[in-house]
Amino acid sequence: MNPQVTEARPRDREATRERILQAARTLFGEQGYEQVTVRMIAAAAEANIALVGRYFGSKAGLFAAVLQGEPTFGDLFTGRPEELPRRLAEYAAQRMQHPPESPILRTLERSAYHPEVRVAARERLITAVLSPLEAMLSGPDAHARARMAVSVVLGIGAMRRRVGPEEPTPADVDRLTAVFEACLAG
Amino acid sequence: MNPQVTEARPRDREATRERILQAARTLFGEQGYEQVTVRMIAAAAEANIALVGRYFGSKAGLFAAVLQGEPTFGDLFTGRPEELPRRLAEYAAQRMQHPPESPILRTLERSAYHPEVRVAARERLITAVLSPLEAMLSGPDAHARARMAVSVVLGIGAMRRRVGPEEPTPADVDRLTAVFEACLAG
DNA sequence: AACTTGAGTATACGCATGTTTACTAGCCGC
DNA sequence: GCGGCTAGTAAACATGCGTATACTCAAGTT
Repeated sequence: MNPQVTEARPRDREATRERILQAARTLFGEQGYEQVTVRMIAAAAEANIALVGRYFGSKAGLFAAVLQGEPTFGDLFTGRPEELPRRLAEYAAQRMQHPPESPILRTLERSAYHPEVRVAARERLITAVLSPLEAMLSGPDAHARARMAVSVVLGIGAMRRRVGPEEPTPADVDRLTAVFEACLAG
Repeated sequence: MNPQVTEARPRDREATRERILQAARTLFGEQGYEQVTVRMIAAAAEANIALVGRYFGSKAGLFAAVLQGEPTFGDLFTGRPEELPRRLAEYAAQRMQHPPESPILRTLERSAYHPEVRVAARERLITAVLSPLEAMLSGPDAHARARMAVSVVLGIGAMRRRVGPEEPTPADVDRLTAVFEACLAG
């Protein structure tokens, strides 16, 4: 009814850029790269489509910018190594029921088949997850052990997405703890 | 040079249908649902594009037909239950390096986000993998234990696809055996 | 107040997709 | 031998995508 509901937004390049970035972060995290269109992002950011191209060059460039802005999981890989399996188990148990809060992990959980996205996601998974974990491990085969533990985390998320969420029980957490101990055992 | 290299193929509805189905099986398995176009399938089957629609209704219908024709993994879930962790470990170890031979598993490994495909893939994963495994397990929490073991298998494949293949070592197989024992422990 | 800059806009381009339509021609029963 | 069923074909359709273009107009400076 009101012909001018939306008041005019002040012109602010940086703020608009940030709105686009934030909208992309949310949508990519919720739906994955391929499923999200530039038009969807622009609509969510209440910005014009062309601005996506203007500020980020391309959809892939926008995705890369989203990845770059994401925090790492430092807290997961700090603390005493003996507690690591339990922490990973609690984290993975959450993944049985809910997607990660972090959009980047949500996106990495999914398969992104566009070549540019693949390499960016791969790079991110290695530097932000695999390498920190590997650095925590002592003993032989640190690389293989880290890889296996992260595989389990990925697998839990894959199962949730494919079959459906499941509320983790205390027994699940115990089992997962044993699983990660088996993964990480030197 | 030769203007008529390809000799005329006899007109055979069933054979053509089967060629399309086989081409779809291979391509879907290799590249996943979204990445494969009906034109690619038709070209691989040396059939006309329109026949895909004619014989299977739609791309999703073709995919469903592929799923239906796939064999189950009966051999993986038979035999003595005590040997199950080792068998699963050997299977998962193969998955570290190579995609599954079975196109259906290759497809299920990937995320298929088209709604029709999702439900078909989910159904298949439950009836052909989760339920048979669950039926093999005695003791409490059979459902959760089966789910966790399959999650690990999925995760191994997800890691290979994301980061790259890795040749499994004997130590990896041992570790995986311990992991599946932890998953399946009643 | 006039000018310049650039943020924001509307629109269309080129392309690839799944799907459908009208048509052609080979095979089988009579 | 021929007529009708139908497998197979060629071409287009409608749509949605990422991207690019030409333009408008608000704001800061002189």
